[in-house]
Amino acid sequence: MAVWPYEISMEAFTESYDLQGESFWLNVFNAHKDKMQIKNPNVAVVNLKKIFSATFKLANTKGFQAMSLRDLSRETEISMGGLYAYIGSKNDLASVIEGVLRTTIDEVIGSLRQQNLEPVERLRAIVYGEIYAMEILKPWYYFCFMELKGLPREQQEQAMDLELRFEQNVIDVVEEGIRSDQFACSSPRMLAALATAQLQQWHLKQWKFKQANVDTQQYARLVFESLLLNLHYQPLQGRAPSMGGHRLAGVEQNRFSE
Amino acid sequence: MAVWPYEISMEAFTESYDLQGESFWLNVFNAHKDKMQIKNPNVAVVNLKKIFSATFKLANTKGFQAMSLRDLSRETEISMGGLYAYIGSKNDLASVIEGVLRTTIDEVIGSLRQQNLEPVERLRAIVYGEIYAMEILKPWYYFCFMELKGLPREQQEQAMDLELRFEQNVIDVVEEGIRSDQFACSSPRMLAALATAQLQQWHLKQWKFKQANVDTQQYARLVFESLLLNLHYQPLQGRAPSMGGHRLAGVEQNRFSE
DNA sequence: GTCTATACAACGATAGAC
DNA sequence: GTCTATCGTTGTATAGAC
Repeated sequence: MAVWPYEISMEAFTESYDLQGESFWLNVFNAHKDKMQIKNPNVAVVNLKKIFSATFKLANTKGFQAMSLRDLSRETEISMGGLYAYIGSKNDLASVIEGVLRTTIDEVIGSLRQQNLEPVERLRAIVYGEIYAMEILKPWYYFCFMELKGLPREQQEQAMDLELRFEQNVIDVVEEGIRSDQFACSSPRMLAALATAQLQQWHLKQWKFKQANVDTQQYARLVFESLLLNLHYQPLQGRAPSMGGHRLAGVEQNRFSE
Repeated sequence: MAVWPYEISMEAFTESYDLQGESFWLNVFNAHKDKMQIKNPNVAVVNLKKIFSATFKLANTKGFQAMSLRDLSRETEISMGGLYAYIGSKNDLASVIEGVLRTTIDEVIGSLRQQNLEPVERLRAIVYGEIYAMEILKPWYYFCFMELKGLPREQQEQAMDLELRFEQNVIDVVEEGIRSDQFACSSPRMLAALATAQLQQWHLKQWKFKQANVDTQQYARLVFESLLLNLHYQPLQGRAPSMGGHRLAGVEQNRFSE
């Protein structure tokens, strides 16, 4: 398996971004401590983890509206009264989840923008980065996708805005590649939308990829190489070619276990 | 605008399949008349239309679980008691919607299988057919996608099964094209999954395509031509080339209004 | 076939003891 | 900081008049 910059491993990504460690949960705590009565971070984080993961378990199988706080109380082993020391209300809980995820993604996306890479490699970083973030925060992504329409209008708009900003990142890279004659594409905007559809599939259709035995990195590569095809990518002369640069090479490298 | 078989219009599709006329609603009536107390089809169909479209309006904005039957009663202008002459229960209503859509899609998919066309044209018929069906039944598709996890496990499995059967159609065409040297693809299965992701986007992200001013046929063409690129499609010698057969031609023909 | 009136279970949320 | 007990509301569903 090739390594960065020709292939990006999940490990390389995990080292760069903390999306699951203690500092991540301290962020969650700080993000909405004004809505909680608990002041001790050490106590709070333990129960926040319980509450969030139980919410994902219940809401992502039966739906957030169908999940009652009594369900949540049972699953977390925290009493009804106890729960209300950590959440302002049931709707608040959903809002907080969306807010935390959006802030987190926003940071990842923003940092990917600043990387000073060739178009092809920046595109790769965007695609792989988004898939790896999705893999780590899968229940968060799925929850926000499915429950977005139950949230306040303002949050719905912010979420759509974030999605468009992600796509703008893709568009910018594509247009840079067009200027340097590596890419050709008549509608970068629609290509970005089509790619987003494929990326989101990673959390939307987990059953399908599990059944097909496709892992995270394989999926990222699939989407990325399909993107290069749509961009009619031709590597510049006089450089080491990237993987997937040649159409036939892309075909050969892309075999799965079926 | 080119016509069949080089391009398929929405009108051509609508003439072949009745997915919205009176006979469609009679099918809906027959499909679950055992759950209704109303025996007169003429009376029933009028109110069924009201109930279903109100359900889509409410459930597709706030969610099915968040929609109360009092909401539904207000929106349809049918009393609570009256509603129960048409539905067995609230959950029943969701189940019926899923069942009707699944049966309908199943018929469309089945009939597309039997068309005796060249691989490229059968692939085109599948892609355009699915998008056009989606356009007509958009609220149904969206409802079923978003509310599936609230339905009985058996229905969830049938829905996943239908999706895999659709993809199998794509896989079969692709493999036929590979045998006749028109296509090249290392994993037809994953390609079909990636294409499905893009197709479903048509009902999942309506706001995005409205914003980008992309219409139904344009979107179908986008997905189709991206598919041909991924298949490294080369038309056989000695025939009239299909649209999208040449890479550069595909690029040129694919401009949008932005 | 459609309505009004009502049953009663379950919900989110809070008060107050510990 | 966590619990139990309970409030008021809203939900689905039905009975019975018309």
